[in-house]
Formats: sequence, C-alpha cells, structure tokens
Amino acid sequence: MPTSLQQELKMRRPFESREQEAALNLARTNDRLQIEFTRLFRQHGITPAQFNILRILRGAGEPLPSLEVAERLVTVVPGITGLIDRLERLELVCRKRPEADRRVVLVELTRQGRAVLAALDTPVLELHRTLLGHLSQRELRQLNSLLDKARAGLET
Amino acid sequence: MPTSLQQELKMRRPFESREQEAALNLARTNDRLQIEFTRLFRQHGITPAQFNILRILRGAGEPLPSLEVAERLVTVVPGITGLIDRLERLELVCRKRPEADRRVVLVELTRQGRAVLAALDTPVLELHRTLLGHLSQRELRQLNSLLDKARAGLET
DNA sequence: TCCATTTAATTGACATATCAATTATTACTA
DNA sequence: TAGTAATAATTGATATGTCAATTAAATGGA
Repeated sequence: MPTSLQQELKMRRPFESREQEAALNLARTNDRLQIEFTRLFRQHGITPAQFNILRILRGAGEPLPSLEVAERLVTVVPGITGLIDRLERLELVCRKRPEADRRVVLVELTRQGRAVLAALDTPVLELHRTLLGHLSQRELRQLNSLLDKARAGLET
Repeated sequence: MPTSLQQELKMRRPFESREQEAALNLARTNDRLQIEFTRLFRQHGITPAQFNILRILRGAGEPLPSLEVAERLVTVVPGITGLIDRLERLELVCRKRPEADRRVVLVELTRQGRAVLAALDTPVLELHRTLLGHLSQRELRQLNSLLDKARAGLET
C-alpha cells in the first residue's frame, strides 16, 4: 500500500528505502509547519529568522555576541550580519562594542523587541496546539524521542 | 530532566509544550539533514531545489508544466521561474511551448540532466543510510507514521 | 462576436542561506 | 617585541523563498 507521503508527492514508485522516506517526510512536514509560522510572524512585521533571534536573546537573559547567536540558530556565520542589520533597522535589537574585546559585537534586545515577543507568546503557543494538537501527548513524546535519536547520528 | 534538544539550544527553561518541542525538533533535525545533502549536491554542481526538480521530472516520466513542478515542490509559484531559468542555463532541462495551449511552459529533462541524476542515485541512497541508518526499521516506520499523522492535521 | 474572467507564467522587491575572501582586533611565539 | 596566527565580524556573489502585481493566452457568457 502506498504511503501517505508517496501519494502526496505523486510518486509512481515506492520509496527506495525507509531512510529516504523519512528524510523527505521530515522536509515536507517541516515546510508545512514553517509556512504557517511565517504567516503569523508576518502579521507582526517580522520573519521566522528574526523571531528566532529575538527568542534566543530573551532566553539568554543577556546580550550575546553575534557568533553565539548564529551558532544557536544553526545559521551560517556570514548570514548573521544581515539578519542583525535588519533587526537593528527595525529597532528590535541594538549592537554594542564591549571595551574588553573590541572584535566582539554584542546584540541586545530593545524594549520594542521585548514587546514584539510578548505580543507573540500566546499566538505562537496557540499555533503550536492548532498544528500539532491532534497528536496525543504520548505520540508527541515518541516523535520527539525519535527526532532526538535521528539527530544523535549527526555528531555535533 | 532536560531533553536533548533543550540542551542543544542552551535553553534555560523547559519547553512550554510538547507541541512546541516537536516543532522546534522537526526544524532542527531537518536543518541538519539538509546541510549534508546540500554538500553532496554541490559536489555535482547543483542545489537541493534543483535536484528536487530533476527528480520530479524523472519520476513523472514526461515533461511537466512549470506550475505542476512547483506544486510538487511545495515551492511558491513565482519562485519556479528562476529555478527553471538556472536549470536551463546549466542545460539540465529545456522549456517547450506546446501548440495546443500556448500559456503553458513544459519543462523537460535533458540527457545531461538525466546523467547528473544517475550519478547522484547511489550517493544519495548511501547518504540516507549514513544519516538515518542508525534507526531501526521499526523506528523509521514509527517516525514516518507520526510525521504523516502530523501533516494530516494541516489539510493541504 | 466581444469583453470580462480565469489560467499559466513571469517580473520586481525583499529576506534569507550559502560560500569565499577581507578587515579589525587580539593572542601567541620565537 | 616584532610578526604571525587565531578570532569576530563583515562584505560580495549566487540561489532560494516569499509577496504583490503584471503579461499572455484561453474560456465563457451575453
């Protein structure tokens, strides 16, 4: 019997391996979820990458060096500069050069940055429930543990 | 006990819901996998999106209209034009205007396009095994079925 | 038959991901 | 301490994803 994904992709043949199916399935599912979050964030004038940076900064509780932000984002280093540029233009973060080591650029949340995050907290939680709430807690636990295990094979 | 993902993201607090954890987990895991495939494709001069288009065309077994390709890609329509432009410049596909309906642009694999795909078949299968082969067949089945179920909640 | 509607694809504008190469600063070492 | 190596960040180039708006062709109804 063809899998649900196979039908969705209009594939004429079955997958060549379950590993392949899982990789495509992951990509597809992630795309679908991201599209919904992208829409939500846009209503508040920001993009998913920008939201992630703001959330990281709030989570850290203190200004972070650019590269530290990039690392937590899984973003390639050069990209971080433009991201922070745009956030600064939106006045959601600001840059600071510490005297101690003038190579570093610290990124700090502004009051407005905090406000945007605060406005998004509830809608984001609700969207998570809307999108994945039809899975039971047990299924979510299983899914999380399988994903953790999948990533464990990719050292680093 | 903090989850594996929570540590990886250096989060100071636990996730606010398992739904949230699953969404971030999915994004993170997908990113990691995509990075590896991007590297493999680059060695053959193409990008992941380009590979997907070539694979879709081979799978279809006949030339497809641009929008049909876009739909199977989960790509927003306007993006497809540039993608096909670049593939055409690489001479991996060609465009054709059918006489029957001159609004349509059919995209067709070239011999070189087929060759690139053929060269990638084995490496791609091997990479799937390398990245996800540490999961048992039973775990992969579970993962696939959970992902199918997750997507089922997002009616197209 | 003529015009409004629909459909297929494209364009232009912006945000992002990616790489290689560069600048500025600090650290190390011979 | 002079000079090289390492670190933090940036720049520039290309590819992609996203939207709104446009062009070109086909369809349908009065």
